[in-house]
Amino acid sequence: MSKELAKTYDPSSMEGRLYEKWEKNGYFHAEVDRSKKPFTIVMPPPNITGQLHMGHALDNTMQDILIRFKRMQGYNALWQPGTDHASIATEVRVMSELKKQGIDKHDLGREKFLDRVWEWREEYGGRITKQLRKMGSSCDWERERFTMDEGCNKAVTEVFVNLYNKGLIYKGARIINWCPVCNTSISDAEVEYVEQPSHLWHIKYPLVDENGKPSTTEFLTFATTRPETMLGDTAVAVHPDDERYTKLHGRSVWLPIVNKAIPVVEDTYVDMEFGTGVVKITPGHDPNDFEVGKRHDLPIVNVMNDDGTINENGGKYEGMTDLDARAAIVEELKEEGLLVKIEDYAHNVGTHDRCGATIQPLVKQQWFVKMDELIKPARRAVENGDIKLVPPRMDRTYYNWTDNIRDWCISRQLWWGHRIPAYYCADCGKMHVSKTPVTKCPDCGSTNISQDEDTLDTWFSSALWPFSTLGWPEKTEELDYFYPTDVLVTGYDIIFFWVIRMIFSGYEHMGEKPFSTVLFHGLVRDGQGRKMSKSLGNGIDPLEVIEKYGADALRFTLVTGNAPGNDMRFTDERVEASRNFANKVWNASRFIMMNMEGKNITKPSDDELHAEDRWVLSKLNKVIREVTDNMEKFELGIAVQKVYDFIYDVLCDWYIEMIKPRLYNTSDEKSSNAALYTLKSVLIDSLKLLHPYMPFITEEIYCTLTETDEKREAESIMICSWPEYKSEREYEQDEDMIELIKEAVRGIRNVRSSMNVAPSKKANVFIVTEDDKVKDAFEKGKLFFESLAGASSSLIQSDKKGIDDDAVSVMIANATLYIPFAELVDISAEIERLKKEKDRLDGEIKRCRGMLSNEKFISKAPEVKVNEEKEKLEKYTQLLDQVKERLDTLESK
RNA sequence: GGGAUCUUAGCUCAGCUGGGAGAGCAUCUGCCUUACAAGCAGAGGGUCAUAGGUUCGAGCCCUAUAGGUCCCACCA
Repeated sequence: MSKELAKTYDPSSMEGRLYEKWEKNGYFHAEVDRSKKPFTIVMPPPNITGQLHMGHALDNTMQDILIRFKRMQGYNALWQPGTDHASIATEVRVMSELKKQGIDKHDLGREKFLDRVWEWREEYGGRITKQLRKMGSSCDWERERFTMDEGCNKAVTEVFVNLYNKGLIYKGARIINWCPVCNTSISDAEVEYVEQPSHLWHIKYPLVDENGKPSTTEFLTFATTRPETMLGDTAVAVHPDDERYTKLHGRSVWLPIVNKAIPVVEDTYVDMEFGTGVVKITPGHDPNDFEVGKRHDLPIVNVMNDDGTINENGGKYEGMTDLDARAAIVEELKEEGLLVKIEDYAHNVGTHDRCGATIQPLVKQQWFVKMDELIKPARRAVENGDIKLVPPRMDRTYYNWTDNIRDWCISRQLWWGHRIPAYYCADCGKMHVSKTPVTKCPDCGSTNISQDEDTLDTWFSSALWPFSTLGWPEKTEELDYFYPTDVLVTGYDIIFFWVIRMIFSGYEHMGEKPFSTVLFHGLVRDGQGRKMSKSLGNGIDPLEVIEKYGADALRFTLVTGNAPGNDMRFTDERVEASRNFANKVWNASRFIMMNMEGKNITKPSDDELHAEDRWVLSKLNKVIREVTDNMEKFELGIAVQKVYDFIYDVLCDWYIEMIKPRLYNTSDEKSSNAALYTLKSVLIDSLKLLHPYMPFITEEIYCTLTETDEKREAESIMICSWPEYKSEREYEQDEDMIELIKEAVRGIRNVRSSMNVAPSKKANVFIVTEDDKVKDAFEKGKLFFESLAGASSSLIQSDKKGIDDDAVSVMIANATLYIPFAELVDISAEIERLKKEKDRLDGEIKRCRGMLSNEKFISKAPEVKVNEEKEKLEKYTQLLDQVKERLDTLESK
């Protein structure tokens, strides 16, 4: 007796309930257990400011699929979740909340502002994790972490101090990317270059004559995209080999407006081919110029305030925004006759990836991580395969970054984040970097100590995520057991921010890689292939999709028909198709349960199984092997496609239809028992294969289906064991037999359809063959053959005796089937049909003969392939004979 | 400038180490057949971007070309 399933598949009625059950029963939780092999995934921590979007949905679906798969395979599967404090994003968010109340963060002061942020985090920080639950994510919430919890803070301090003591973290005045809107420095990775239409201003500076005055006749012309930075010019550069300017070596030019002399320097950085071969040098506001300045020991003049306006070094332009100053300066130069021309020019402007503001390069005291040594083991790890990137082409992108890496600017002028553990003594001026707060100067004993105001880049703490979440720097059992983790799933857009930084951090602090495989996925785009974005308003809300179609349908859609690392388009139609598949599974399950109603299904003996039972078991067996194999290779899309095909085509379209006559024939209980038993076990294995992809529906069906079983594997499918391939379940003969009958059924359906025979109209079918195996097949498959072919009867005979010449014929290997339709008249149509078939066979035979007469093919191709062709030739020749014979008969009439 | 990637059915995309081109959606035909019309049965539709090459054999490997997408660097 089985409980019934609801008549229609309704995901919303089960998903919440099942998730609660899983979580309550602790299925997601993993404890250290040395008797089992661990399998670990750390979740990329979503920002606490975040709302679930399709990127999260895809990311988490893939992780959940892997975790559920491995868990069922018997691994001790830990999916470590958590959230990221997201320094800038959160600070900006809370600031704008405060602004609505008319409060500025500086009025509150650091302490009180941070209190507000923590309050905000208490209220909204858990939103994203609630949303992840709706996806069915089976992560270990008991172990949920936060990048600013006590343990992570400790890890951050530990790392900072260790790196500092090793000389790998230093403080210095360097040119950095400054965001005038967020009022903080940012790292190179956070700068996004956007092409904007702009101008190239050609300007000339007078040379300085022998009296130290600007010449009225000699000028040096150059071009610039940012004329306003001339206020900070401290030199003009030419290429040392540029003969046009050799005579200028050692001379100076007069910087207009500022009115001072600046030197002409020679530097190979200058491209002789570009423009006039002259570059103005602004070490304070251009990274390249900064380098030139260092080489020539040029002074650095900072002309900009933190908010992007011109400062006191800009003289009368002080207080203007950079763009206003630009216009005014151009105007002034024009009046002085120093503006040569203005050209249109497309310029790549560096912008802050978070707020879109134009980045101002400027020189400031900041903290940096020295990268050149740290990056080496990280590069090597991918080179030698210690860490595998999937798909492998990501290697190139990875190397591109490791090979061009610059020191990482880690300090931020923000309040929300890990405060830099550096302390300054106001009395002796010494700096102390310490794991514990410094209240008294170790050098002079002064208590006049203040901590560095800056906080760390958000990615500094996420770089430690794979081990900080497992308890590092403590030597925990968890760390020992679960680290290194197995797979990291993330988008390729985050390689530089996160993946590389985790890798070098793992090697540096753990002495070991953080994970073995990085599985990359692409972007989820809209139906037109556009990036989903807030500004375009084309984002599709995963929660709405779940609401409408269910989480299973969403998950299925996200991983179907997609290869690792490729972008995908997301459309409603695709989710609908997924939902329809879920419905199919649902109804197939309903079918079984309806037929099990009131019956006690027992395990049949081997000889009670029919050919079709062995056929489906054999098919399933192969699918199990292939799907497992694909999943182990992270080919999730291919794997799920195979599960889909098996359930839809093999199980629903064929097997269930094949056994219907057995189920409806109440007189043969053994037969129906064997069919039902087979069906049930095949369904359960199918559900298991599908479970990582569609956890909810498979759980609901599994539980209902097995609820009244005396012995049931588990009370939840998610803790059942993964199906295993068994070599003794290969039934080649039965497969051949069933495939032959399927061919016959398809042939008959085809003929009936093309002849417009009403489905309700049954006909007798004669199977004419001299082959004992074929006879055997049709005898054994008689019941379902008749049912599927719409036959009222089927007679097997060795010759055409008693068969009407008007009968329609279908040729299969070693047999011809005849269907005498009483009112069939159109013999010419039948002749046409057979002629077409003859042509097709002629073509096939020609192809086979061509290959087989090619000596090189015979000698070089593998024997298997040659034999295959021989068999095909034999088969087609035989079919052709059958067709020819039939045509002769018809045409002679 | 460097690199990656894509170009396969009307649309969106699969196609795993080279061995007779697939799915979903859409279209056409016929079906409410006692699991499912969110369904069933059948059909049509592709010179796998182009041109060469390697190979017995190429959608798959190599070279070039065209077009699209993306990343990195950045030219003042």
